[in-house]
This record gives sequence, C-alpha cells and structure tokens, in this order.
Amino acid sequence: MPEGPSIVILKEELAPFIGKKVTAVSGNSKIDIARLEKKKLTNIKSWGKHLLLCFSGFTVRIHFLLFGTYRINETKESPPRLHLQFSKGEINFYACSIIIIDEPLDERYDWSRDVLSKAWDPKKAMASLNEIPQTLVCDALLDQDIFAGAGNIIKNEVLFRIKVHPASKVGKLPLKQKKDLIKEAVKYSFDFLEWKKAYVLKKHWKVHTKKTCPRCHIPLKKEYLGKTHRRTFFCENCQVLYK
DNA sequence: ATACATGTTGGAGC
DNA sequence: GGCTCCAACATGTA
Repeated sequence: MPEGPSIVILKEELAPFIGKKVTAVSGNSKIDIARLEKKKLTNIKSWGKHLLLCFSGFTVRIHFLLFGTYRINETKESPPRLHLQFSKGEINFYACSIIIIDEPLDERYDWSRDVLSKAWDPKKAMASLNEIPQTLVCDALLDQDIFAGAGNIIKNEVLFRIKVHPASKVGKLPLKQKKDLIKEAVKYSFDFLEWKKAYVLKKHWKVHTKKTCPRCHIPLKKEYLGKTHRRTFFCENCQVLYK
C-alpha cells in the first residue's frame, strides 16, 4: 500500500468527501474519535507517506505502515481502525497508524521535502545530502527528512536508473550522480504514480523483485543493505560502487 | 503453510 | 547523545 505515490492516489480518490460533514465515526483507533463527530472535512493533503485529513483546528494523520489498507464506500471483514460515515458514502481505514495533529500543518511539515509536492526543492535535498557524506545512498533515499514519500521500491528502481550501487557513500558520489539521484527520485515517483494509476506498476519494475539484469542479463544481487536492512536489488555490473 | 514484505516507532544496550 | 539492533504492529501473498 504505502510509498508516496499510492498516498497521492488515495488523496485524489477521497477528494469528493472534501467539504462534507462526518455524520458518524467509529473504529478501534486509540485517538479521541469523538472529536471528528459532526465535523466538516475541510481539506485532504499528503506529505510523503502521510495522508492528512484536515478539520477545523486539527488534522487526522493516517500512516499505512506496511500493512495498512482502506476501503471507500465499502467495508472489509476486519474491524476498521477508523470509520468515517458521511450522509453519502463512507471511508474505512484498516491496520494503520493514526494520530491527531493539533498544531498547524505548516509548522509540522516541510512541504519542500515531499518528492511529489509542487513545493519540492532539489537544492534542499542537495544540501541535506552534503551533510551526510558517510551515509550509504540506499539509506539516504529512504530518509523521509530528505526524500519524503520514497520507499523501498523507489529506492531500488532509482539506483538502477542512475547506475549507482546502493552501498555507495553519498560523499563519494560525483556531482553528476548526486544530481541524478535527486532528479530521478522525483521522476521515478511520478512514473510510479502514473503506472500505479494504470495498474501497470509491477510490469515496469526493472530490478525490484527481479532475478536478471534487464541491461546486461547477468543475475541481479539481492542483499539486505544499509542501516535499515531493507531488501535491495541491484546489478553489480551496471551499478557503479563509489566508496 | 511458513515466511516474507511498498514502514515506522520506541526501547535497550553500547 | 548517537548509533544499531530488535520487537512490535498486522495482513496479503507466494
């Protein structure tokens, strides 16, 4: 479910509920659910993998982690973490992390860090990368403070596209590769978005979950790299190790 | 059917 | 304080 583009798709799917009043609310979330009762959903935003349901004076933040799911105008067997009933239609969230944010969102979120935001600022990303020369690029791409919304699929595909080995140190990357990293993190995220919408995302994976390099046809490596130990697919031949 | 996976947090230990 | 490791959460898929 997660990765930023999937959240953007959800945000778009939920747009018809903006301006509508919550007529009933329930769920097993530990947040003070009653606060949503009779409140109008004023807006829906996203920041990276965060879905933000805006109400007057507070925001409900949904994070789907690894297993979270949702249903719009239908339900699943399992009890919803949060059920929002409207006079026409309903939204159900399952197995996700939910919190209420009481401060203004602009104080909590730096929109220029969201790879899918219009406010995305590549210069800030470059400045952040320059502060972490010892970090491996596979970890840097998953750093939500730098590339909010990028996930493990995006990580693997971006590094293959720019021909950089995941265990390369950020500080050892030539300027060209660093610029490519930033540019492709955004570009691939938008490709991901379009492919996901068209239900053809997996078809376009070059290395993620793959066995053979589509470029040179040797077997791909699958290793658990970086401090996050997330599975990493790469081609030893096509992706240069800068260390 | 057992293990794993598009993710994050908090706590322990060093 | 910072870093790493680990458990916890929870569910569809192979």
